[in-house]
Amino acid sequence: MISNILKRSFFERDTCIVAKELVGKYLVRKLQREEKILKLSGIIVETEAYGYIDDKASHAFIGLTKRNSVMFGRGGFVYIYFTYGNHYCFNISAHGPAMNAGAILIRAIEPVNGIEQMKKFRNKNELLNLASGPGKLTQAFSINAKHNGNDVTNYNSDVYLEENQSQASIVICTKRIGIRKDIERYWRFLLAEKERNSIYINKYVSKKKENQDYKIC
DNA sequence: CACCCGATTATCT
DNA sequence: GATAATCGGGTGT
Repeated sequence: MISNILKRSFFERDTCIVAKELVGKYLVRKLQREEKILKLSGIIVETEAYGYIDDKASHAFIGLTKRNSVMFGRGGFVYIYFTYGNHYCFNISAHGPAMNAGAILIRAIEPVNGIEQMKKFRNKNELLNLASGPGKLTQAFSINAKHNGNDVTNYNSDVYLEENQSQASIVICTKRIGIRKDIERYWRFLLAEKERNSIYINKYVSKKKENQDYKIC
């Protein structure tokens, strides 16, 4: 079988382009489970782009530190950080050659495979509440600090991304949420469907109210 | 569904 | 010592 894993070149482009194009792709998490490989997977339905010195909301804004170092490396590596004393957030480094740092926050996933295991990790049963938020999806997919620095373009990795063959959807953008600075950029990307003159936002995204003010991109 | 609030700790100044 | 790219539970509409 020919692998359709996303390559390094996909991630070494403008951070916003990568954030938009990650919407609709498959995230795959390989787990060792009682001498078998269990694959958890789902469709990325929400992302946010974080830049460098021009983006006050980005961890990279202050320059290179121990925590944010992955954002300054090559594209396609996992950047994990721990926040609010409770949650891990899952990002992938991405930036073009002209920009020295950048990453995409994966904010929500529509679960596809391994749903029963996700329910156990989350200790929740509602499908809509399994991975519809950045802290929720790391829990559902059992992604944590040990994955920081992993290469998502390597098929042997615990975490990687795959092309989606049936991508007959559109992507919309809104302002980023959950931040205090640089709140005006439309750098949050959501999966949607267009039907006649109406647009329907994917129901596994993380909020409701913040999704009203959107643009088609 | 909207709004409010408390929990809890790694990271950086 | 302050802050935070969040979540879940509570209350009210």
